Amino acid sequence: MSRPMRADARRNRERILAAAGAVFAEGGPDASTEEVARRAGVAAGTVFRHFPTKADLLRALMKELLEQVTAEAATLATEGDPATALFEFFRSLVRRTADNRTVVGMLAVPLDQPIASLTDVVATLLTRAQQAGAVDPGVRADEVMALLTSACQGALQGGWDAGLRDRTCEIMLRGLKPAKGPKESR
Amino acid sequence: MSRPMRADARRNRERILAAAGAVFAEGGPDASTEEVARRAGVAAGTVFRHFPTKADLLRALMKELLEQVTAEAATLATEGDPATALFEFFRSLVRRTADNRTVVGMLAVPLDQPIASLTDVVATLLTRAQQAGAVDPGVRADEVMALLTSACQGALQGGWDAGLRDRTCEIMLRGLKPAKGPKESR
Amino acid sequence: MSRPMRADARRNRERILAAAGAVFAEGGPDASTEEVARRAGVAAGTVFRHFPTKADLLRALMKELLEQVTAEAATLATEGDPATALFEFFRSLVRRTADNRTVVGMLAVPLDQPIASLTDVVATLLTRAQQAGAVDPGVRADEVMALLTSACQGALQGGWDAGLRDRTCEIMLRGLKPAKGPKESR
Amino acid sequence: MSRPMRADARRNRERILAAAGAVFAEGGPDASTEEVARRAGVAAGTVFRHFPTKADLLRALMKELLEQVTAEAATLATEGDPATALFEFFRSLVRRTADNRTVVGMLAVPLDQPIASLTDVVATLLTRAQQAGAVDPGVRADEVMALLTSACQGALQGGWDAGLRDRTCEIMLRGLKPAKGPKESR
DNA sequence: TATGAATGAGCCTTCATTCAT
DNA sequence: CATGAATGAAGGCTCATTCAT
Repeated sequence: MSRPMRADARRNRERILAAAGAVFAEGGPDASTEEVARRAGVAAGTVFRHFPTKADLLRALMKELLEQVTAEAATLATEGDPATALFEFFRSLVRRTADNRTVVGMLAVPLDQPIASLTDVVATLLTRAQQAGAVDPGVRADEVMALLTSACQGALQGGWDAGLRDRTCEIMLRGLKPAKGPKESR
Repeated sequence: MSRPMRADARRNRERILAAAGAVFAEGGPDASTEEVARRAGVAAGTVFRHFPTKADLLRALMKELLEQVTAEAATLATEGDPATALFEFFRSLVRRTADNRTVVGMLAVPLDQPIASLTDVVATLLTRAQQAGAVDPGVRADEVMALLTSACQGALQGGWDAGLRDRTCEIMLRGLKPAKGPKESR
Repeated sequence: MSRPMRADARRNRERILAAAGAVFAEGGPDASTEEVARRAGVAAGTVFRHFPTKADLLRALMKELLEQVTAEAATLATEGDPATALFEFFRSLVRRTADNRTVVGMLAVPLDQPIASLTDVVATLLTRAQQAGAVDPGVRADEVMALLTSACQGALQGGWDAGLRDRTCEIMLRGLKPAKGPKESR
Repeated sequence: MSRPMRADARRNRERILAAAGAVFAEGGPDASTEEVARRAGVAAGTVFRHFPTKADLLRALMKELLEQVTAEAATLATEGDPATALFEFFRSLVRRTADNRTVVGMLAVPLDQPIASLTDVVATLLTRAQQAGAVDPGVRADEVMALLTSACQGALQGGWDAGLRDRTCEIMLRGLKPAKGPKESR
C-alpha cells in the first residue's frame, strides 16, 4: 500500500490547495495554474505532481469545500433547532460564497458523489424543517439546492453588499415557508 | 462629432453583434473572437474595427440585450396587469437565460447606465405590484434585481430541467408576496 | 470556393516548409516547432496558422517529398531504360536520404494514399526491370519498398560515407538480380 | 580506483538496465526515465545515481546489448558452419530487432569501442564465409555492417510482417553471394 | 545510499490584437 | 474600410535532473 505522504509533500499539497482556493476565488476557473504555483511558493511542476491536470486541481478544491460545507450542514442537522437549521445553513453558505467563486462552481460541477452527500444532508435539514412546520411540505430538496445555487451565484457575481445579500436570502427563505403561515398557528 | 456610419458599416456592426449573441450564448464569454467573425461572415479585423476589444464587444452585446429586456419590461409596465406583470417578467427573463450564457453576464457587469434603466423599470413594475397587493410593500427594487440575477445564474449553471427551473422561480416569487397572504394590505 | 492564397501567405507557407525540411532533416521529428518558426523567420503562431498541428506540418512535409520522389520515379518509368531505371531510382533515393531524416519517416508513416502512389510506380519500374531480365521474376514490389526503406534508414543513421553508401546499395541491388545471372545469357 | 560496488547497488544497476531494456524497446528512446525507474522498482533518483544522464543509461544499455550480440556472433564464429554462420547471425539480429527499438540505436550510436568489437567478429564471420565460398570475396566487413544496420532499421520502422522481413533479408543476403553463383571460386 | 518531491526549462497550442495588402 | 495573415504573450503540461529527507 502507498505510504503516508511525506511531510513536506503534504505541506505543499495543502499550500497549493490554499493558494488555489484564493486564486480561483478571485479569478474564477480561468485563473492560471502558474499563478497558483506562484502564490503557493512552488514551481509549476509541483502543482502538476499533486494535481495532474488543472481540472483535477479544481475538482480537489471543490471536493474539499463541499466536504466542509457538508460537515457543517450535518452538524446543524444533528444539533440545530429543526425549525431554523435549514435557514441558518442557507444563510451561512451564501455568506461564505460572497468571497469565493469556487463555492459556486462546486454546486454546479461534476462531483456527483460529493454533491449527492450534500444533497442528502440538505434533504434531512429540509424534512426536519417541514416536520417543525417551518417549511412548506410541498418543497423538495432539489428545489432547495437550486435556490442555494442561485443565491450563491448571485452573491458572487452581483457585487452585492452584505445587507442586500442578506435581504435577498430572506426573500428566498420566505418563499419556502408554509403557504398560509406556519402550521402551528402563531 | 463622428459622421454617421456608412450603411455597410452599420450593417456589419449589426451582423457582428448578432453573431456574437449566438456565439457567446453557446460558448460563454470564453468563446473566441474569430468564431464570432466567422459566424458574422466578416474577417477578424472587422470585428476589431467595430469593437476595439473583446470586452467592448461583450459590453455592447450586453447593452443591447439589456435594452431589449428593458423594453419588454417597459411594455409590461404599461400594458400588463399590475398584479402579475412583475412575475411574468421575472419568469420570462429566467426562462430566456436558461439558453443564453450572455444574459447572465449582463446582469452583473459594469454597464451602470443601462442597468440603471432596467432597475428603473423593474422598480415601476414592483411598485405597481405592491399597489395591487401582489407583492409585500417591504420589498425593494434592488432585492428584486438581486433575485433576478440569482435565478438567471442558477438557471444557467445548474443544468436544471425546465420543471425545476420553474418551481424554483415560483419559490422566489412566493417570497415576494405579502407576509400574510395577498391582498391583506399593509 | 476558397480564393487562391494571398501572396505573402503562400510565401510564408513555403518558407515554413523549407525551414521544416531543414530542421527535421537535422533533428528528426522531435525537433521543435519553435525552431522551425525561427529558421523560417516567422512567429510561432504563423506556423500553426498554416499547419494546425506539428503532425500536420510533418505530414505536409512528407507528402511534398513523396510527391517529388514519386514524380521522379514516374519519369524514370516512362523515359528510362527498363533494365536500369529501377536501380537508378533506388540509388538516387538513397543518396538523397543521406542528408534528410524526413525522407525516412516518409517511407514509414501513415500517408497511405501518397505512399500507395509511390508503391505503384515502383511496381511499374519493377515489372519493366523483370521483363528486361534485370531483376528476378520472384521479387515483389513490397520487397523492393522494404529494401528502399532499409537502405534509406541505414544511409541516414549510419553516418556512412558516400562510398560505403553506394557499395551497400549495390549489394542490395545485386540481390535483386535473377538467380542465375540475367536471362538473356551474357 | 573506485571500490567494488556494493552488492545491492550492483543488483539495482542490473534491474535498472533490465527495465530500461524493456521500456526503451517498447517506447523507443523517448520513453521516460520515470517509467524505467517504476518498472525497475526503484526511485528516479536511483536511476540517476547509476547513470548520471539519460544518455548514459541509453549508452550503457546499448553497450550491453552489443556485448550480447557480439558474444552470439563470436559463438557462431567458433562453432558454426562457416558457410552459413554469417547468414544465421544476420537473420537472427534482424529478427530480434523487429521487437526492440533499442537494438537499432545501438548500431548507429557513438559506442565506438564496442561497435568495433562487433565489427571484428562480423569480419571473422565474413572471412570464413568467403573462404567457404558462400560470400563474394569482394564484400567488405563495413558493407555487411551497413547492411545489418539497414535491415534492422527497416524491420523496426516499416511495420513489416514477419514474412516480408524475412524475404527482404534474403534479398540482401543473396546480394552477398559470389557473383556467379556459389562455389565458383574466385 | 535510496527515496521521491521539487525544480524549471521547454514544448505544443490558442487567441486577442495589430498591420500589410 | 475590409481582409486575413502575422504576431507574440500566455497557458497547460512533460520530463530530465537536482536535492532535502
